[in-house]
Amino acid sequence: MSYALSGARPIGTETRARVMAAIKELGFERNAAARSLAARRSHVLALVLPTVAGGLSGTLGEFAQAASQTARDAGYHLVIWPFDREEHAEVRDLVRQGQADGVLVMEVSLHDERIDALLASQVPFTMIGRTAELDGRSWVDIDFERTLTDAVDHLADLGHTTIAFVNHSQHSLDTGYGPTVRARDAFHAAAVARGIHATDVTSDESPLAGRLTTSAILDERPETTAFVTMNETATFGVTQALRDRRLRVPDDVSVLAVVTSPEVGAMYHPPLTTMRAPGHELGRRSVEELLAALEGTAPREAPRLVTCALSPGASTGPAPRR
Amino acid sequence: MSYALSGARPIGTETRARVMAAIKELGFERNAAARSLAARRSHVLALVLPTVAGGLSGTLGEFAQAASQTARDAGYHLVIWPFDREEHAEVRDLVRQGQADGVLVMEVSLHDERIDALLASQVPFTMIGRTAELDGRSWVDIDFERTLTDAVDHLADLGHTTIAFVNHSQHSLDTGYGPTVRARDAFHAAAVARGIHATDVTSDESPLAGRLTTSAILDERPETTAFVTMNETATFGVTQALRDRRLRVPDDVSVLAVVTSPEVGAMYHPPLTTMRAPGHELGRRSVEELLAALEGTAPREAPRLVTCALSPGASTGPAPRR
DNA sequence: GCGCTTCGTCGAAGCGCTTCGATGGTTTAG
DNA sequence: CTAAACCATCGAAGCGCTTCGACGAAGCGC
Repeated sequence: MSYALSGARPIGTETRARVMAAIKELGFERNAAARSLAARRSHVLALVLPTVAGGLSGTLGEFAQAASQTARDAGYHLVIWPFDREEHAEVRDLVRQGQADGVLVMEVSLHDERIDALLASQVPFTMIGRTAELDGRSWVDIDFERTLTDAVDHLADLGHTTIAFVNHSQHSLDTGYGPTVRARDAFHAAAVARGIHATDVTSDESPLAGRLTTSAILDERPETTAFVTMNETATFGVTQALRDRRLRVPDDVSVLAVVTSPEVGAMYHPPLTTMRAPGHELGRRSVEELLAALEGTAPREAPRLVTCALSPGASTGPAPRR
Repeated sequence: MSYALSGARPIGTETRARVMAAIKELGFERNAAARSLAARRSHVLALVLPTVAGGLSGTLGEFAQAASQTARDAGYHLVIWPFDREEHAEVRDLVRQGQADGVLVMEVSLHDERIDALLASQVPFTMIGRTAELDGRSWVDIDFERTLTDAVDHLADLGHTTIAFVNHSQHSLDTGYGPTVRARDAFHAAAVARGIHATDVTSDESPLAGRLTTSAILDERPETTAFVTMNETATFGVTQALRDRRLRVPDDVSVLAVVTSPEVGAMYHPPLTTMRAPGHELGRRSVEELLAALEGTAPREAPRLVTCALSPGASTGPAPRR
């Protein structure tokens, strides 16, 4: 019977039809536990992410959607399994106990204990993001270098010469959160390449922090005419600070929000120009990577770095003449 | 051995200690599939929600967090299982195949096919929200009646006499989405009770829709001095429309966002006064309900309706003197 | 026509647990 | 002092599948 469904061995066409008919008639359902036990495979992929509590951005939704679909097409279930960052052991045990066959790990930092635990136990996993060390690790990530370069180019092309970058929190920088570190470095490299006066600051993930930070930048460098932000929550504060000072967007100051979703950009007035986080692509690719590792098939060579595309809004424009 | 872990039968203290030691030494892990097969119980609760794609609000994060913790304390895993709304059969089969023991269903509408499918298959479930019919169904929900009453009272106490309510989309109303229907009715009842001039409108979930809607209200009823909103995304448009008309918040117009999170309120300037969605409480209660159904224990009498508490911001104030 | 491979089917052996009945040692009540 | 009651442990029977080996029935070339 098993063969009729899986096709692992040749089966007579008529026999298969009879099996199918019987299944339908009796309302038969294959028992997942028995299946997993006998086949040593749960057909479950766990998407673990620390503390869903922060709220899942639109990007995560897109990601999950695409990942789920990709998994389903391959005969797997994708489930989102909430874990705190400290629960390395629990994440690892998911697979060791056979609850899941492999793990997608989000919010990876450059040195991530969860990854160490997974490696030590030989648990199949794929990182969304990258640790500093990459040997023997499967991953996909946003191309921050490219994204920040494109962002700076976009603004430089518009004539801006002094650009500020509002990054994630100082804490994320200190703890080696990949995106924060990579974006900062890429921003500076791009600024140098274009001869831009660059300022970069970190900001906590709150509108208030973004407002204060922005205000401080404007005090210190009043010649700043463009902001690149990579901090959805703080961006709300950035625009508030500009409004406080009667600076018009985009006439006086341009704002470009990177690694975010246009939906968030639409919450502003005028709608923000953004560089959209490629949630969909990332979700699909990450599952492909993981499945390749699971099924031992050679990971078909596909780019692991995905870029953010510019999504035009109305918040960037030519630098004002002074 | 099983008994040593589960305590289902008396076990010598010393024997248990020996078992534990051996387990630790050998790095033994109970196999989930075998466990499920033998015990006919997966110890998994599935939180199904349609199209995560919309992005998971902070409230959902809170909910998941609390639900996950409650489940864990009872020896269950809570997993988030993304499904489209149309996939009733798949949701049902999760339990029939033994992938999960029970289901938490979010975003329930008054007539929900998913619920019909679950009922027909005798699958244990708890609804977050309510169908029109409630017989033999386990549920928890936000107390929209109470919340809207409190909202209207809050504004009436401040002297407002003309209040507009910005609800979810017309589509959600037409398809019988419980919150939309209940909130509208409750708003009107509360307005009548306080002798308030009430307007209610629906708005698509977009800032632009919110802006246009608000603009229309102000054209039609310029004497409106307060807005109650229950549409996180559209609320962004509401404040934009007020700003367009040089109306100050809260001096000229008050805004009260209900069933939302203070974090979202903080994205505005001034920070919005909100009535916070009780995600945490809802998550805990819903798992309790489901477990009671699963384990056949009498559902300890606890309120199924949870209220939204007022979280003071700076967007509501006394009605302006005219 | 005979041995050869190929195809389709059947039967049976586990997968690693939980659970139940049986066993024997120990305590308590009559 | 004996019968009943209790406690702790052992052994074995599945749970419902997958997978493998074996077997008969065809198909092939010489």
